Amino acid sequence: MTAPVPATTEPPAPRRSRRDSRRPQLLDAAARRFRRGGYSATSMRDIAGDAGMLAGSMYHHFPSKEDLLVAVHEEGIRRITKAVEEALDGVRGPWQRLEAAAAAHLAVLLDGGDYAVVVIRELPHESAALRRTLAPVRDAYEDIFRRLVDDLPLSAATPRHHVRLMLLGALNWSQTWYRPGGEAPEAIARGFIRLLRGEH
Amino acid sequence: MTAPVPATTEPPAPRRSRRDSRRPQLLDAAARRFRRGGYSATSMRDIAGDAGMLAGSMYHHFPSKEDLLVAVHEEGIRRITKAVEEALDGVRGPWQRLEAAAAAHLAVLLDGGDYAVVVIRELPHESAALRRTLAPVRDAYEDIFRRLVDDLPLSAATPRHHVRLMLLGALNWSQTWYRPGGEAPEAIARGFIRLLRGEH
DNA sequence: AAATAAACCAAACAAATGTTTGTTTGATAA
DNA sequence: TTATCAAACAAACATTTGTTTGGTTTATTT
Repeated sequence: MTAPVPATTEPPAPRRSRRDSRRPQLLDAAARRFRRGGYSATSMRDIAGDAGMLAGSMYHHFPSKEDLLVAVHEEGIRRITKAVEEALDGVRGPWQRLEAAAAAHLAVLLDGGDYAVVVIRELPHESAALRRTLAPVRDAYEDIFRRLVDDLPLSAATPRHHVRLMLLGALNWSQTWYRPGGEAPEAIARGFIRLLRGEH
Repeated sequence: MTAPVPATTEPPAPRRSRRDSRRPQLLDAAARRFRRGGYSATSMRDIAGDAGMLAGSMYHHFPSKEDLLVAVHEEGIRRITKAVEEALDGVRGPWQRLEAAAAAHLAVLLDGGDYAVVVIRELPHESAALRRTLAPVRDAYEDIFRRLVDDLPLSAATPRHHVRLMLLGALNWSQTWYRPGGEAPEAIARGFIRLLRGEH
């Protein structure tokens, strides 16, 4: 059980070449199932089957079903954060920046695959431990929008948190009514921002 | 299996006086559990236990778990519809009416018990049959807001569906961040409407 | 008081659940 | 070649799931 005596020369770069090569596949399958059926209604056999293996084999890649959800969450947050930050790059003007962020957020949420949807919809009321793990990551993401709203030229009487909550709520809720082929995410985001700016 | 021969005199008002007296209790328990844990993660034994009976005994009141969810949905829609219609009663002015409806919607959703939350959050992606049953009722409710938005004095260039989707999205999403003791539902609704009106 | 029927219990049912175990496979490294 | 090790299988594990069955209590009606 004790650690082996370290060699004088480095154990030179473990070099486990194709290690865990099917992990992305499993994660994809999990994200798809979690999105379509929800976490509780999805079984390990469902996911394993989609990835072409048996349920037990998954435990070589993930120690539990909860860990799968956590991994999907983290990947989802990673993707949506990256998309928003890239969309903000080089954009100037506070309203333009907010609109760019909103459009990117929507694009990932509506046309960007299953991960982001799971992040948004599957707030884990299941386990308190899970919530403690995931809440900070979500909060960090929402801080991006907090800053963007802070930079808006609003009258001092306008409560900024209303602006943020209203916009993010409208954006996040869109996955319940959006159907592919309808209005494009960018158009929806532009429309929402226009309403917020009071242009009507 | 054939229906009994109808008597010449009415089978005079079945008069089952206190029949199904514990149905409300069961429904309450189900709504609470569905809200807190979600439909799939809630077991029949959970609900039965909360109502002080065994799981099997529930089948004298509801033929299946799905029927329980349907019943909770219907009761939730009934309550929220009633609250909004009562709030609209006597209110004049298109913006005032929209704000009154939004405030009532929020009040039921945030402080009005478990039924409405289940209606809003637990869109049944589980069963297609379930969805067909519940979707029309939800649509009928949203029509109230559709009409209210149609009555607003907006420039012809303003897409009305953006207004409706943005407001309802913001309202419905509020249950994810609202904590009792914070800003009152009426204040939140007023703030959102003010933003929509462009007063800032 | 007798009869009827609703409400409930106690126990079981088959199926599905997340997870564990022991073993086999196939590629890589010594 | 031989040893190693990740990856997967096959099978079982103990629980939990929604639901059914048959009998017993309880309340209402005749």
